[in-house]
Amino acid sequence: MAKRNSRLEDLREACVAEALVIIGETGLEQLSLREVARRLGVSHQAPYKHFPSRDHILAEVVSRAYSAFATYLDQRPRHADPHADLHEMGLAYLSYAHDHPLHYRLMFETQLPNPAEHPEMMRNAKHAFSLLRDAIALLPGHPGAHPPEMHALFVWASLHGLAAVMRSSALGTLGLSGDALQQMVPFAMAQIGLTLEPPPRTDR
Amino acid sequence: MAKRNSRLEDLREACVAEALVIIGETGLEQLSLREVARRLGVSHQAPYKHFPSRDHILAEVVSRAYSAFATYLDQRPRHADPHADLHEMGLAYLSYAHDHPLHYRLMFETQLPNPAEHPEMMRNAKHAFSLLRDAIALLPGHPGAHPPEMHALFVWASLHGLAAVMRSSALGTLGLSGDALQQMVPFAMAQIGLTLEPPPRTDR
DNA sequence: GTTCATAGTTGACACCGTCAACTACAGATT
DNA sequence: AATCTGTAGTTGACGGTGTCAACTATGAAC
Repeated sequence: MAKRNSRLEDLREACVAEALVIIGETGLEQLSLREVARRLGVSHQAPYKHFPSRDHILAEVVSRAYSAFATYLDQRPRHADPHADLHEMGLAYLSYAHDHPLHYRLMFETQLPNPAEHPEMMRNAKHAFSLLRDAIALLPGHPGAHPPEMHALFVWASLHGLAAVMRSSALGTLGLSGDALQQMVPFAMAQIGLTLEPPPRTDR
Repeated sequence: MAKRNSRLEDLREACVAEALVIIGETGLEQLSLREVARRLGVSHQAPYKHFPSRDHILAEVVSRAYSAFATYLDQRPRHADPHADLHEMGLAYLSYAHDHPLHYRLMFETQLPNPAEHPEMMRNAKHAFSLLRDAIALLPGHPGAHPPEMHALFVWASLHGLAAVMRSSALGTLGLSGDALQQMVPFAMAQIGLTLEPPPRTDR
């Protein structure tokens, strides 16, 4: 196979790594294959020997972002109680979006013309989602009413929407106070929790 | 002022309209000022007499998308009951995202380097959000617990996340059934409704 | 030793956004 | 009326981009 190269251990790996650095430094919009090649001291066509097109290099970066996200979710503190565990996962989701805005943008704000053409990336995205679905599937109560996928999709969508709104300039744009921002995460978690369990005893 | 032009009533308007057409035909990524100019039979620099940069033309398009969205929300069927009214608004939000994916992408998936530099666009975005906030402010019950902005932001985020997830290829990607898709909207509306009211009496 | 696939290079092409200098023309000033 | 002036539009250039095509070097297989 001889994947090894003399100067660069593996140009393919180096390209992916450098692309991530560029995105982190100057933003997703500024990423260009020529800049990647330039930084690696290699000709502007060299990356094309490893990726058929620009989109494929981007898809590789996004794919790894999903993978890292799934790993993060998987390594969160575990709780025996399914509800507490799910709550922990929700917090992990939001804190990841907050602490790794670069990865978050890569996953959810990257416009790829044709995601279906990048199956590896989709596999990783699916895996991240499955962590949430499986956690929800462990919840007791109303088991037959709706499939856990549906609950999971709603929670996913709510978390995603919340993270997106908070990440954007929406808060400033919409004229919300700073207090609202700080209170938003626990508030939203409580609201989402409401939708997962009929409050056990209060009987309302 | 003499804003009138002989051949084109107003090149500025024509540019905005043509930009929207291009985005609709070939996607947001394919929009270029040179293509706009080309289609209008005008030199590639003509648009720059009306917009300082490409971002400003895009911001104008996005601004009008927000405006159209707010108009749509404002013209939805009204209900006397605040809860029913809010439910109607949620449906209007989702149906708009479904029926006008172009506008939706413009509003929530367009990456503008510096939104703060486009105050008119932000005003329109703020107005659209205020419709939701005001509808929520009319809700009876737990008035002092949290400000209506917080409820509104959560609902907004959930709707937005749901629309984004459904709009994307996520459903196919995540291996969800078609049934789940059809049931998702009423299900999500019910879940969101849960967070806004202790279930009233089921009678309605 | 020859063959051959592959990684990398060089060069070109058509796009893009934008800067600068130019032309054409409508109004206002004198 | 003649001149000035500001503005819309044009032309041309520059550096940037993705990508196609043709070339070179190298190392393994026969």
